[in-house]
Amino acid sequence: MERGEIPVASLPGGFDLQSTVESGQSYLWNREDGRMYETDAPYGGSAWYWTAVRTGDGPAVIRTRQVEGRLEWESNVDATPHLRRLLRLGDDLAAIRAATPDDPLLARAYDAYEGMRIVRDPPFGALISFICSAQMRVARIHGMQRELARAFGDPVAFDGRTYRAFPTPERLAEATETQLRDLGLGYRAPYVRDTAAMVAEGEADPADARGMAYESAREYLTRFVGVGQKVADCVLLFSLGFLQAVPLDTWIRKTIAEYYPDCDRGSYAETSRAIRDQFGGEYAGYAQTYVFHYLRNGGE
DNA sequence: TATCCAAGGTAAGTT
DNA sequence: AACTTACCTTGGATA
Repeated sequence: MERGEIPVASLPGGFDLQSTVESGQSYLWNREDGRMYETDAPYGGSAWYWTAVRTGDGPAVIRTRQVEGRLEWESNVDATPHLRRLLRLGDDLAAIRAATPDDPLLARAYDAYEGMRIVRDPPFGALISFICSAQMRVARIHGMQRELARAFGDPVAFDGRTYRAFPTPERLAEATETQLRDLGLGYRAPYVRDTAAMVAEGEADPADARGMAYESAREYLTRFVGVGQKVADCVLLFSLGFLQAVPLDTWIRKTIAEYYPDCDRGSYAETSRAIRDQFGGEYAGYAQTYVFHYLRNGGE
C-alpha cells in the first residue's frame, strides 16, 4: 500500500473534503463508515472516503480523509494526481469567489461551505449517476450507484478487502432491464442500459463533449437515453469542467422564483442563460453548487 | 397501521 | 416549439 498526504490549507480558498463529496455533485465516492449522505451522521470532519479510479494497470482504490490542513491518502497507486484531478485542487477558489457577483444569497452560501470545490467525476460514471438522479433523493441516488457497483463492478483488492469499481459501459450494457429494476432503479433502468450500450458500442461518448462550445456540448449529451438538458448540465459541470453550467433542478428553480424572478424566461435554454449571467457567467456553476448545497441543508 | 406525497426529470404524444 | 401526461420506487409526513 502506498500512502501520502497533500497539504490543502494553503490552497487558495482552502478545501473541505466532506462538503465537496457530500453535496450532491458526485455519487461515486463512499464513506468507509457507510454513512454517506446520512444527514444525521456524525460530522467529525475527518471521515475516510474512498473511490475507485481506472489506471493503465486496471482499477485502483483511493482512500482519503482530511485532517485539518492535510489530505491523507492510502491507495494501491500514487493517488496525488488522481486526487488533484477528481477534487479540482488546482482551482483558485479565492479568485472564483472574487469573480462572482456581490449578492447576499451567494455570500451566505459561500460562507457556509468555505473550501467546497466542484468535483471532476469520470464521464461515464457521472452520466449514469445523473440519469439515475431523475425524481430521486440524493441519498437514494448514491445508493443506486453503490448497488450498480456491487452488482456489475470489477472487484479491486486493496488493504485486505475487496472493493468494487463503478461498472464499465460494457458490463452495464449486458445488464437486463429486470436486473436493473431489481436494484431499485425503477423507470431509469432502460435509460441506464440503453445509454451504457451506446457508449459500449462506440455510438457516442460523453467525453467527446469536452472540446465543444458549452451549449453544443449540452445538446450533444442529450442524445443519450434518459438525458435531458438538466442532466446534461450536471455532467458538463461535475465531470467535463464546464464551470459555467447551471443545472436547472427543482432547488435552483425554487431559488429563481424566490430570489431572481426576472431570470424565469420560460424555456430551459433562456432561463439557463439568464441565471448564468446573474451568477457571473464563467463560474456560474460554482455559485449554483454552493446555493444548492446551502438551501438543501436548510439555509435561506 | 394505512395512505399520501415528493424526490437534483425525461420521453412520448398533442396542440 | 410549447404543453400534458405517464413513469418506478421509497422514505418520510400525515391521518
